Amino acid sequence: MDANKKINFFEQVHQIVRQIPEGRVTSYGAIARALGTAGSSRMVGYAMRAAPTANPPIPAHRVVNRVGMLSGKMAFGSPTLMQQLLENEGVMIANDKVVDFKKVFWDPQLNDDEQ
DNA sequence: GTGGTGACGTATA
DNA sequence: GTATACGCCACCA
Repeated sequence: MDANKKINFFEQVHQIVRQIPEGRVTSYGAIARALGTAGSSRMVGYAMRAAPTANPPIPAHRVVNRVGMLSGKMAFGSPTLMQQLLENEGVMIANDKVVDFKKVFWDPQLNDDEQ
């Protein structure tokens, strides 16, 4: 069924986000590239918006934009919830941005062993 | 079926 | 280096 393929897209994004290790974050573009939909980073963000509706819910707070800014913090119900969750995992946040984003960045295209 | 919107990213001026 | 424009394509009205 063609309709299944659309659902697969969301599932793919959810699967990758679920693979993000604790204390690590990734960017929408990186996920988009891992899915082969490079350039359509917006669709990744759209899929993340459905994160709380997914089952089981996915750690969408580990996904930030290219500059490490918590662009989707508003989607958590509280503009500080995303920051709190990240800080709880050891990720420091400053001015709604990830500190040492380069260090905590996790590439979905790499294997966990590589990390 | 059509139009508008959007948790972004890249290109160009 | 900063500012603005455009594209990407799935979802909602």
